[in-house]
Formats: sequence, structure tokens, C-alpha cells
Amino acid sequence: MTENTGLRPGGRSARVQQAVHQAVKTLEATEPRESLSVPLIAATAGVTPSTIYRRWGDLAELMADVSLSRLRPEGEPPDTGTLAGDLQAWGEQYLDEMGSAPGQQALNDIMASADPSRRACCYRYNESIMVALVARAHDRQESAPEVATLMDGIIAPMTYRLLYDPAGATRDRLTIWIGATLGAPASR
Amino acid sequence: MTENTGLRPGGRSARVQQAVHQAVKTLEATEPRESLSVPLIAATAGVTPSTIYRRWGDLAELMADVSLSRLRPEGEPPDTGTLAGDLQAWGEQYLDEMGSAPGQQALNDIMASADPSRRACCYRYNESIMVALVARAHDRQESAPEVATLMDGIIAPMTYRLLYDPAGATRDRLTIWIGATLGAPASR
DNA sequence: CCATTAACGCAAAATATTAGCATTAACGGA
DNA sequence: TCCGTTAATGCTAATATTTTGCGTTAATGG
Repeated sequence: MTENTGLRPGGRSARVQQAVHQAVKTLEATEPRESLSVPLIAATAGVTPSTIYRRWGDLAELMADVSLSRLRPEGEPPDTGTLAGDLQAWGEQYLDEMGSAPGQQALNDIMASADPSRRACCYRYNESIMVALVARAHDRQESAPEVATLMDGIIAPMTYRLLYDPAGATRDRLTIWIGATLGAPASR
Repeated sequence: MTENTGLRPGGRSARVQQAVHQAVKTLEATEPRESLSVPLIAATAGVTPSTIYRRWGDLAELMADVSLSRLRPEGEPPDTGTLAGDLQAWGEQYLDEMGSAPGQQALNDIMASADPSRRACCYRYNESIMVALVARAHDRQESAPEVATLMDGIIAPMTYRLLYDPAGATRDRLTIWIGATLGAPASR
């Protein structure tokens, strides 16, 4: 499901959406990125360009939509027995994914969207993970900081490094961020 | 100075650059943003569109270049006598600037650039401020964390909120970030 | 002052985008 | 199931944009 919430969920719209997303993924794998264009994607998907323009607006929005759908968290993050461990395990996998070339490209596409709500969506994906991990910690009777504290102390520097200074987005730093955030959970 | 480093610094190039930047600023103030186009900017600046395409590539890159030039730090941040005070004072002004409509637009433009080096440039602007504030603290014999710690503990959540959750980019939170970062400066 | 060449202007060609109107098919109720 | 309504698409023509080739200008370095 994309962010396009006001459309008919029925057969045809869904098929077009699926075909267009698939076309983008196929072309990304076979063509140099700068050669991707709306008319080319439309031809590959078997739809007319005007359909894409009407539904997505322009190429940047379409690319952001596709990238966001790839970013969406799939399953539950692994349970390691402690909050610190869960954060480290999930974070390492996230760093790997987003530090890779396709991951960086996806981040790029999402940030290039003119629509701030798409970035907010990205925020909420990460937030929902933190909510899940905190709930798990509470189930174990483990004390845990507020979700906002985790966002500022861990998600923020991680994302910031990935976007602005990818070389600085390392596992060692992740460990430091987790330690500092869980060690001083007194923020309010 | 733009990121275009390989060009002749002499009269004509500089004049074109100045005229184009000025045209963008003028149009931003008078026209709805979605009506800005390369041909329009070119006409306003009195140059041909191909000149803009050749020098900047496309509209997104041009806008990012103009926005980045506005973001560049101008003077020294105010000296309040303590590192915490300096961080708070500078941060509040930064939050005001980037939280405003033009500031959000500028951030948007910079992030929309396909060129990661422009984002890295944005990173270095903030870093240079932190370097200056830490040096000042040392001059006062005040202890201060590493610059990287300030980047992760203060700049990162501030920027993250501004980009993903502007409503959460508040002065109160800034105070919390500064307290947590200076209170536990033990990260390495 | 001259030679070299980066940057620009101009105009034609190629592409991409928008807009109007006809058609299809999803949805909801009888 | 069938029918009316309307969102979504297809098609085509009209616009707008971006690219390209080539001649010209002017900055740079002797």
C-alpha cells in the first residue's frame, strides 16, 4: 500500500500500482539510474505516462514511493533478551541495509520527495520499532527510557550519519549511542 | 561560492552566477514555488536556459545550491560564558531559522539534491560551529566533550526533528539534549 | 598583444509533461 | 445479479522542458 490513500482498492488500480512498482524495480536493476524516466517506466509497466503523472505527480515522487515501500519493516525484530541487545541487533541490521548502495539510494529518493509526509512516514516506521522494543522490555520487567528518548539518542544519530556522513555510521558508534541513552535514561 | 569549483572565477561566470541566484531569490519572493522553472529563472536572470542546465544540471540542483548558500554560517555565535549557554543560544537561533517556512523550504531543497556532497557540506557547516564552541570552552579551561559527541547528541536530534518531525524541534528538547550530552561526556 | 579554451548564446531537435475527452471498470444499492 | 454513478485509465493533441550542435565571446596565461 502506498501513501495514496484516496483511491479505489479494487482490481485495476491495484494492478496498475503493482505493475508500475515492478517496472521501477526491474529498470533499476538493468538500467543506469539516470536513464529512468516516466515514459520509460510507463512503457515497461504497460500503462500510459499520464496515468503515472496523475497518480504520483512526477518521477521523484514515484521513486520515493517505491523506495518507501521497500523500507517498510517486515517482521518482528529479533529478541535477544535485553533492550540493549535488541537495539544493537536491530540497529546493526538497519545500518547494513541503509549503508549499502541500494539503501543509500532509497534514502536519497525518500528525502528527495517534496512531500514532507513521506519523510514523516519514515519516522513513524522507526518509531513503531522502538515502541515494540520498549513494550518487549516492559514485558520482561526491564526498565526502559521513553520512546522519544530512544528516537533522539539512537535513531537520530544513526539516521543523521547515514544521510550526512555514511562513513560515520558504524556498529561501534551504535554501541556508544545505546550505552549513553540507556545509561542516562533520566531525560523527560 | 557554489560547489562548482572547476570554473573560471573571472567576471562573466561570476556575473551569471550572481544573476541566477538573485533571480531565484526574487522569484521565490513573488511567485508560488511550483511555478518556478528553469526557463523562467533563466529569463529573469537574463541568460539562456542552456547555461543553467550546463552549470547546475537541473532545477533541483540549482535550488539546492541557492539554499545552501543561504545556510552558510555568517558570524561567530554569541559568547555566553559557558559551553552549555553557547549551545543553547546558538541552537535556539538555529531552530528558529530552520523551523520557519523559508528555513524548512531550504532544508527541503538541500535534501532533494541528488549530490550527497551538498548534504555533507551542510554537515560540515554545523561541525565547524561545534569546533568553534569547543575551542572557546577550552580557552575558558572548561571541560568539553568531543565534537563527534556533540554532533551525535545535539546536532543529530535537532536536525532529525527539523527534517522528520518539525513540531518536535523545540527549545525545551534542545535543553534536554544539551544536558544529556554535557552531563555524560564519557563517550569516546 | 596573442593563443588557447572555458563558458555562453542561439536555435533546432528530442523529450517530457499537461489537458481534453472518450472509455473502462470498480463500487454501492436496488 | 443488474444498473447507475463515478473514479481511474487510455489516447491524442497541445505545451513545455531539456538536450544538442555550432558559432561567438571573453577569461586566462603566456
